[in-house]
Amino acid sequence: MGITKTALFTAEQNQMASLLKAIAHPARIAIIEFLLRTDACICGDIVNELPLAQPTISQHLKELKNAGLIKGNITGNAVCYCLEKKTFAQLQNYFTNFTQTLENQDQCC
Amino acid sequence: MGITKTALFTAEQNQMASLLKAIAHPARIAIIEFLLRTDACICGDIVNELPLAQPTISQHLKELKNAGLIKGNITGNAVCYCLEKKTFAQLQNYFTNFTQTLENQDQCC
DNA sequence: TTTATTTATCGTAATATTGCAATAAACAAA
DNA sequence: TTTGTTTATTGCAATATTACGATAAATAAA
Repeated sequence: MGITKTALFTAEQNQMASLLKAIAHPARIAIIEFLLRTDACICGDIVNELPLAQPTISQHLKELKNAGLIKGNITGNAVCYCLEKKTFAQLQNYFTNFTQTLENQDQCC
Repeated sequence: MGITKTALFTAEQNQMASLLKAIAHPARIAIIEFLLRTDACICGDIVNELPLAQPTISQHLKELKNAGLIKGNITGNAVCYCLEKKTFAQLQNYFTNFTQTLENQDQCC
């Protein structure tokens, strides 16, 4: 169908799924990694950095923003984007919990 | 287009994108969380646990396996699935690196 | 062998995503 | 105001994903 049955799962599961889905694209990962290594918040430089058209990048930025992974700051006619610390902390916690639980698990395979 | 231009990004970015995409679905998150808390490796019990049809779950398990997130072990006519530790360690490292770098970053917003 | 049980695959309809040209909107500079 | 610069939105074609009925494949049990 192409439609995910969100009603069948917990709010936490749906929330984590859409958070991860927002990152799960090479262009959006490239944007995030760029924002991480530029330290200062770069805006339209992302368009120059990535080999995609400006509307495409604008769309990806919107998705990242909707997911709470980045935030934007309007300065004149430019927009300054940067990473949302809290959301990345949440992701780190999620996967840290996984590895810690897996540490002492009886696996069959 | 619906087609992601993988050729434009690094192998690492594409690999991380497909790994995250494999998790980024509530049903697959539910499967992973179930495998985490059952400790022992449950097989067809996943079908009973989740409110989805058996072919749908089989398809999700296949995606998780292809992504290297789980592995399966055939025992009689049943299959035993469990989580792949190394892949989750890789995910934890990825996000830990993010939060550590963000820790001392000059943000604009 | 026959019948049940368990899991995988195929086919397909419904829906979602991706990318971009065209264009709009918002502000800066002249 | 006019012109340039920067970012967002709209519309659409191409492709991908999701869910499941039907069915197959593989083994277990009777």
